Amino acid sequence: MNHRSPYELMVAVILSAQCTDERVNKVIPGFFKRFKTVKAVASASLEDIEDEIRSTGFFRNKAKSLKGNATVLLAEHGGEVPRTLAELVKLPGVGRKTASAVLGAAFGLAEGVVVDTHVTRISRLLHLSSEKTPEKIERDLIEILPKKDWIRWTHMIIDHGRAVCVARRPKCAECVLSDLCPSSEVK
DNA sequence: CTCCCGATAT
DNA sequence: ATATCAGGAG
Repeated sequence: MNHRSPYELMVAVILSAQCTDERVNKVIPGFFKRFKTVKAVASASLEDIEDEIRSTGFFRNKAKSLKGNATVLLAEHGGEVPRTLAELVKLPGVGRKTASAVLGAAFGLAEGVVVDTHVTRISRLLHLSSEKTPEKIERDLIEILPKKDWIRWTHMIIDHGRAVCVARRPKCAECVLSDLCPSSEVK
């Protein structure tokens, strides 16, 4: 997920909910061409924001989130993206997963492990966790992984989940982890 | 727990 | 037709 600033990254991650980041990357350039600043997003109409992000799905919710997010950013953070999980989670449209992702990708900080759909699926396939909820899986991963590897590990697993260990039809024959994966279809 | 929701692979 | 995609809010 390419980004020129922490704010652009946060917008991209908010838009990426239940949507491929490939599609988000198609929407981001138009969005920031139309809305050049945080203030521009805060003062834009919901309809104008919706027009730019429609193809990412959940566009009404996301438009409200982005407008509210920009408004709070201006009112309480001087228009800058905050650098703690607690502050990020208070922003509209930002939950724990998005907050943790922004913290890691934008600032190189890790207060937790990002557990998204890919991390959930692959952690279970590798038997790193048998839990189902993101919160419980995160607890298991925090026990297993050295903190210094949290950000890099998550990036690698998510890339792996996008390209190789995909949900619909995992490409076990191409997987570098097939030897140590209990769920591998290849011996 | 349900709702939000378009695009794509199977 | 159905499953899935860097989830969050009510």
